[in-house]
Amino acid sequence: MPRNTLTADQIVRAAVELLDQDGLDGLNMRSLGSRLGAAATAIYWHIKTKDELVRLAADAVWGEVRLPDLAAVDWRTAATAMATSLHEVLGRHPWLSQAFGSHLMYGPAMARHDDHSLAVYEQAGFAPDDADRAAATVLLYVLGHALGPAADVSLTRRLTRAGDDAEQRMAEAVARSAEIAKRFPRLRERIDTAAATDYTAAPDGAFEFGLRAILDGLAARLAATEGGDRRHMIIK
Amino acid sequence: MPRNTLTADQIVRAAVELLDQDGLDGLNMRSLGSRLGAAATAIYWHIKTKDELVRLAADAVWGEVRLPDLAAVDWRTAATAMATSLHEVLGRHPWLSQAFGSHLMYGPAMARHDDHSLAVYEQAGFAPDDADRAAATVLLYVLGHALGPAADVSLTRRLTRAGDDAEQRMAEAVARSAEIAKRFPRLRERIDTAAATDYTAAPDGAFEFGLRAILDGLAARLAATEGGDRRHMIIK
DNA sequence: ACACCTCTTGCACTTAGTTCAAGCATGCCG
DNA sequence: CGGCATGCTTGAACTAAGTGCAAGAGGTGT
Repeated sequence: MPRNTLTADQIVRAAVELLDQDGLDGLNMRSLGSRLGAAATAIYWHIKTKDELVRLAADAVWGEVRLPDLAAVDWRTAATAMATSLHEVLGRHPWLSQAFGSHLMYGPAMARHDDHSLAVYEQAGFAPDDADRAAATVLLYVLGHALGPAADVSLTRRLTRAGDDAEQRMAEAVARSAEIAKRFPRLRERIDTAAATDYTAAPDGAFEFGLRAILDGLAARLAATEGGDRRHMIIK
Repeated sequence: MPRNTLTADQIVRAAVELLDQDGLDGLNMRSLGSRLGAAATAIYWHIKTKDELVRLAADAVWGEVRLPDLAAVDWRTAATAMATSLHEVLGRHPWLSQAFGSHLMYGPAMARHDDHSLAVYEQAGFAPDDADRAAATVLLYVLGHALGPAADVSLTRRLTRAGDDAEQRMAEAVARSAEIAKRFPRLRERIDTAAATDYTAAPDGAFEFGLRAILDGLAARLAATEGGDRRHMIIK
């Protein structure tokens, strides 16, 4: 093998960096190539298409999600840990939620995550069918929560590039935010909160609120099923 | 004004049809033009960019969501109705969840939806801050739920087009599904369920399960707040 | 040294968003 | 009624980006 050869791993890592910077639609083979010090088309020796690259990058990033030791903690702690970890990962890689909506990747890391998640809710006492649904509910909520920040990255990039004078474009981006803020104060505030949060540091209040509510609801359903058929009974 | 002139409305309607067929990345100005019996570039007289077109189309579709009469029903019924209606709309227009993750549209219809949604949770008795979070929780869950079907449309289109022989491509798409099914049975099943469901007809079990759980959780939080500080207390 | 395998490269083709200058239609003004 | 301004349409053309291809280059085993 020649000395300085690309590897699929290297390519995927570089792709993740580009995706983090510019969002899903900011990734392109030519700039990826130049970041690797290679021609764009060299990539195609290692990876069939851009779609596959995105799937590989997505799975690499799924692998960053921490999987709690199910023997050591109760199901609710485990569920919270998984959801929170995924939320953090999505904060670092907002494009992942976009990719889920256009590439549906099923790499090994995601499969492992899925298995683990299912195990959590089975351990909690859900019937297999309901465990699956419970897992999906939490997963899809967390993914949905990341859509806002993802859009922010994408939009900012589209507004920023193109014009030679990046400054003017940036000014436009700011203006856009301002105008939106005036017309839809609440909505804008919500998205700003999500976008501006440093996910690795302070927790996101809105995210936690929703997650707790969902887990409360699942717990209630569980209790109802175990205790007979008292659905929807919740302490006044 | 000349007789046979395009209107922005007409363009947006045609765009929605194309988006429904081919997903967010299936929309292109040339085919949109030919569907309108006009040159692709004629569109630019009425609409500044493709991004704006997507935002207009998205808002047009938000407008299809039914807003219940808040005076007539209790908050939970209203919340369920709104979420279910949005879910149906997303079933008809799966690209909307993708667009939310890359275009963040704030049209009047969405603003109206947002206001209405907030009113529901305020009426329920949430403090303004929590009402906002509750609304966001439900909204983002519903959006997340639509990501799977959206990806299905996008992927199928990318696999289908390109080759002149659409049949062979279609065969590949089927093969892809088969392989996925073998490797990740549960996940595949989940997505198939979501994708294959006729949203206008039978309700989607997984979706309802999650929605009920979330509303249960919100109700519990509400009860706890009203009744003092008995958080997380749920009937055994 | 030679052949061979493994990558890498530049060129070129294609799709798609968008710009521009020119054209055509309609209605208004003189 | 003729001409002109205005409003919309068009086709050509530029650019970005995904990707196929044939030629080349570096390293290895014979």
